[in-house]
Amino acid sequence: MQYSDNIIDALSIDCVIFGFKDTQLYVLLVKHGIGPTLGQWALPGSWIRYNESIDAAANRILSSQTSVGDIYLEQFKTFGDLDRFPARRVITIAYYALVNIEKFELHAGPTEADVQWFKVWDVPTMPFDHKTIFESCLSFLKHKVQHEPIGFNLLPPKFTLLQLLELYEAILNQKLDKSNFRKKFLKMNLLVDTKERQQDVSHRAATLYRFDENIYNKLLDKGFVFEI
Amino acid sequence: MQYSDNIIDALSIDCVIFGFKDTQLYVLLVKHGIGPTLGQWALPGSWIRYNESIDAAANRILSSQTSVGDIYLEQFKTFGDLDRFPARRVITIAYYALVNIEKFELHAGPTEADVQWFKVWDVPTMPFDHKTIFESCLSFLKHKVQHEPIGFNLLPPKFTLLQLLELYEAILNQKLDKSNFRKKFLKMNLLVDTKERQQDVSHRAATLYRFDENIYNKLLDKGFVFEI
DNA sequence: TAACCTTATAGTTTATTTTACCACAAGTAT
DNA sequence: ATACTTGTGGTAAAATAAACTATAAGGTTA
Repeated sequence: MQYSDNIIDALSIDCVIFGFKDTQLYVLLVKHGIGPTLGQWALPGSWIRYNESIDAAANRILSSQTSVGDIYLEQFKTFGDLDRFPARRVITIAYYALVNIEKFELHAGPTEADVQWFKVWDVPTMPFDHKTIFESCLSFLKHKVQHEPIGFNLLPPKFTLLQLLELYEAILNQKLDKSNFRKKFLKMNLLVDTKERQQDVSHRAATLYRFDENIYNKLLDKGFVFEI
Repeated sequence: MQYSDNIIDALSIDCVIFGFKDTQLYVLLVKHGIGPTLGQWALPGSWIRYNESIDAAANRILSSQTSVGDIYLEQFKTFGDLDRFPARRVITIAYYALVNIEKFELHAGPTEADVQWFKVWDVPTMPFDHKTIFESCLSFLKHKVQHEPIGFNLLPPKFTLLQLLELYEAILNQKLDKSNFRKKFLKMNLLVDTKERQQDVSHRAATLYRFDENIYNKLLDKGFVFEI
């Protein structure tokens, strides 16, 4: 075993970390600083240790790229084709994270040369099956945001309805009607009016809203189903 | 390594195999014939071999319980809590299958004492985290059948609209309006009228329909989205 | 300061879909 | 022949979604 003795050498974790800024959806990639894939951009990943759950392992990887905790992170899919990893048989469990890009301070880990955000429609070639994992994850996200209120994790805690609209447009890759989008969201009673306004904008300031997990859970109990 | 040398000993596969018959949804369980869990009912599972992909491994497990091929099988989720397996650290990849219960000839594998269908609302206690996996899978299926036309895999190739209705009622665990259900499905143009009728029923015979994968794919290309 | 941007926000109107029923058809059983 | 069961087509009302219009609320600029 070439890396460490207390890892499961047939199993790794890879993370697709999404961020959003100015109408653009981004994914975080790391540039490998050692090994045969040196210099290549890839999904952040690592081995799973014997004494940590797979969720814990995914969280550890996320923490190693940033200083912010409490991030939306969920398992996505496991990839286990025979030839996906060249050196030996390795199966990888893919996770995806949704982060507020503003609060996300990047720092490369010890084996990484660089960390950078890439627009999701313009990612570089990646080693192994990372491109497959990423694309599969992006289409998964596209589906997911329409059925569960998770998009907020990509925005600041307080956001405007236009930001939310632009987020959905970025993920779904299509234009949406502003007025109808507002109505649909407000009608759900999922968003809380913070009574605050946008600052420093050169036009009429919009109301800031926030998403409240508790309200969502109460709605769920009443049989509410989130749909966009 | 206690079982074999050419397996990955930290990784297993478990299958949740669903079947449907007479308004009831079933799950297939095996009774362990050896080892510390002897006599207990559990999800069919096995180790992954070094020279097979995880999809191939799942198919192998499925084949070992039956003689029918070409079965709907999909990866569902990976479970990797620290204490999920008592003897040592084992992470399991859960798959789920949808089968036509009529064509499914059961036979217990070499290490199994028995194989049996259980009603999903009445499953026995199971070892490890199999109950968690099963319940998580059932709610996943509930969600999935509403967004993808996969339910047909649980029915015979030719089926009536009432059978389809009852299937959905069983999975969603709720009553549906017969007339509206018919209309919704027929309007999709997803079902092909076989021009055949039910045989040997003591009432007006219903039309038999079949699901055509090719038609579905063509509809998909045109932007069709399956929704129940 | 008034005209003019830009974005926010509140309708309105029309089309479409869903829901809750109803009525009759087509068979079998008595 | 009549009753009973399930199949099948339809309608009317209600709810939703889509397309579009109008006006408000700022800041910017001539």
